[in-house]
Amino acid sequence: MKQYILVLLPLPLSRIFTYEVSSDAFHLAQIGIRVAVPFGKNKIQTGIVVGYTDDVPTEYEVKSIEFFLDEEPIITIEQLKLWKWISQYYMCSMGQVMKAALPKSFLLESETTLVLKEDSIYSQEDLTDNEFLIVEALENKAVLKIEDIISITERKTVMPIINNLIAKDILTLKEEVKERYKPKTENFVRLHENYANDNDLRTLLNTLERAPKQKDVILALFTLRAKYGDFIKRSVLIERSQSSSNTIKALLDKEILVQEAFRIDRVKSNKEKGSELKTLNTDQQKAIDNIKLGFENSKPVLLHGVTSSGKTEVYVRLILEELEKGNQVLYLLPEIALTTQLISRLQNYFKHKVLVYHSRYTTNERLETWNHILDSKESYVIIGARSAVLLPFSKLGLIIVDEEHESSFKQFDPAPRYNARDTAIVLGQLFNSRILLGSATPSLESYYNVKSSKYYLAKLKRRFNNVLMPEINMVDLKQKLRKKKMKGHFSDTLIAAIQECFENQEQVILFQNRRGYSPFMECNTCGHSPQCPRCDVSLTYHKYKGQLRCHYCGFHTAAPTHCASCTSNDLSTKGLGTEQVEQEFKELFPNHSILRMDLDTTRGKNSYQTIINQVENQEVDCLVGTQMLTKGLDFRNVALVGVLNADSMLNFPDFRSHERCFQLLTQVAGRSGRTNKRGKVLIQSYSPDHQILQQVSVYDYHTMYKQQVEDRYQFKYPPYYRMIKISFKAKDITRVQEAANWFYKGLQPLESVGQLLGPEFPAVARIRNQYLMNIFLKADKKHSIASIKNHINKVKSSFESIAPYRSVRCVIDVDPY
DNA sequence: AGCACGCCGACT
DNA sequence: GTCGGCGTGCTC
Repeated sequence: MKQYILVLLPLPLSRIFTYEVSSDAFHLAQIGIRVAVPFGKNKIQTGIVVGYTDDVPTEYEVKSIEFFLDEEPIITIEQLKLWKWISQYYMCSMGQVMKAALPKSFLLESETTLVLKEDSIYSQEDLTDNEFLIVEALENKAVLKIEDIISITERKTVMPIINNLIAKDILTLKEEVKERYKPKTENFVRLHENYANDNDLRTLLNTLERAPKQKDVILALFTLRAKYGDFIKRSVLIERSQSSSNTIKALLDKEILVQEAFRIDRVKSNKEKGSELKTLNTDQQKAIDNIKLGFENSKPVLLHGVTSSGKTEVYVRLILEELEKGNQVLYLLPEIALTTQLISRLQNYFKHKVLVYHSRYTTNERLETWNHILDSKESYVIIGARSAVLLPFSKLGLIIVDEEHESSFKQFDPAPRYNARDTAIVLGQLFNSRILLGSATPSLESYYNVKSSKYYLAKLKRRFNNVLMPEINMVDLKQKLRKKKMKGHFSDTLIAAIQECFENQEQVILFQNRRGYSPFMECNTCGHSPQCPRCDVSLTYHKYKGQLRCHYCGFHTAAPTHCASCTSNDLSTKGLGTEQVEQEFKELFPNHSILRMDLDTTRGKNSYQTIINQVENQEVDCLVGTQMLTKGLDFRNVALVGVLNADSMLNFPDFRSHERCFQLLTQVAGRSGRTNKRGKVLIQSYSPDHQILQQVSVYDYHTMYKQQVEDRYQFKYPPYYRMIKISFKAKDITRVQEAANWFYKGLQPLESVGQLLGPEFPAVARIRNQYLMNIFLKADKKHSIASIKNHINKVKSSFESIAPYRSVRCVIDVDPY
């Protein structure tokens, strides 16, 4: 008898696959178990058991599973429910969600290898040159991978040759499943049983008289043994005895020591002692009471707390309460805010109950974290970035989404294009958990949800210790230019303010939301400006590296000395980037140090942390950077924040640009004056009277909200309308246009649900030699989103069956950023 | 997606 | 002829 199971595979296919299992093994096939299954020609894939079926499929031959990978489910039922929601809402396959959710170490794949057939007979004459090379290589090395064959034969298509050899009965293919997860182990040593009693020991020490190094090791072992027990970490022993691993090896060879490898936990912190909680001020206490009121009404709560108001302390209290109840807590943060300071601060409060999950962790570490959460005997607070919403929670009591407005919660490129904040709400509903969103500058969407009573609002209006909000002033660049008060990109006002700071031994932050030296290079004779050969953008000049770089595809060349078009050497730079700010600063303040923090200076693994440490220890006087500065930084001694040019943020062609500008400026302003003294902020702009800048300067979130939301309503944008972006990408420009137009026609019935825009080229119409086109659908919320998506899916599947459009990639992005 | 197969044009 | 490019179909 055979039984049939339904298996989900980590692929962008909407189907679920049926496999057979023998009846006696069927009880092992619990939902949520991983199985290794044959898939396609001869590959083995990892799938998850998601259900059973009694219908014996007849249209195709069902394959049997290879083997089970788990004894207990590693995926929970709730996860499968959430995956389903994500795949429906964000219009992707469940397999894509699975792929995003599982640490890669969970996904075994097979690799095709070649082996010589036993007793194969062949003569050299029967073989072509390439075939001979392969056979020869196999005689030296028993197993070869396909990529080995590619390098041996120096050919790209290699399968025909291999197939010939198989036909000649000389070799066979094997599928090797490679285990991805390796537990971390550490070597421990102990004394051999032969030296259990004192007598033997004495003789041993005597015999080692002529090997003083070895004797040292044994003596060190005795002292360590008193403290740690029989097994001593090899590395500790080496260090204590001042010996080398050779000495240990000699002792192992002589069977005086015995070595054993033990599994080590990569991720569990072993902090035992916690630190004292800070006493909450009355504002914070009130906020907590308010938050709980919202929780009692089972509504998500939005905590609107100004920068430096002590939101984290509020979170800490709520987290502790949940942990004491034995519940799990998920604390979501934007990737960049997950600094070591924050994590160790939380570890101090919650001791070993903290688990961390983000992209800088290796896949093996993530797998271990996954297993800790799965094994729900202990309760943890999980601090993580976006993908942490996909972990296997079981008794989730509280979800906190900090910096809720951050666009990085939305995944961009591979599907699932999900928003972790919105997914967290759904996750919370699955578990009936409490949900808290926090921000100093809430997204319009969330605030709108407060206004429409979907969310509950709690506020923190004052900074901790009652420090006043920084004083924000505008500097009119037009006027300063006219009056010749500019030195480079610094106005006299900004220079004087920086000077004053330095006189008071205080630090300065300068904000310019563009990296490189300047975003253009221009020929003064003919006006030519170097463009990226693969993208429709001008190249950014990076003076430090002497390069022109494309910020879209990474293309770079040496910076030219002559114009490529007219050979004139009269070249100039246009626009401002962080490198230039850094250089001008050095010229203006030769006696003061400056550090730059942008994508270019934070590439290395620890470089970000190093910069933060240097600023914190006041080793530098000034920090210049891009929007990286706006997140999770808490410097005590910064008294001034200077924004060199606010205009570029205002004029960005996007319906969220004003909201984003408000958020960025408010957040960066919040870096100023965080302890006792009131901080200062200077914003330089050509349009200082712009409503957004005015609203930033007086911290008027409400007016900003009201005006923006009005615009959104008028132009049919979120939060009033749902947006779905359908984009097309192809090498051939007319092909993209045709494809997008075809799709547009198919969508036209949807014009009645709101507005259908496009197809249109985006601001950057070509990236990496691929042309892009977009269609935007804005749907009134009163229409059923499910039937709208249904229609789009239908159009998409007929689109995909049209041969000429097969070279056009079509991507659907729900709630795009 | 990832892969094999098959057709076709560009070389030795 | 042989090699690699690219379009097509399929995955239980």
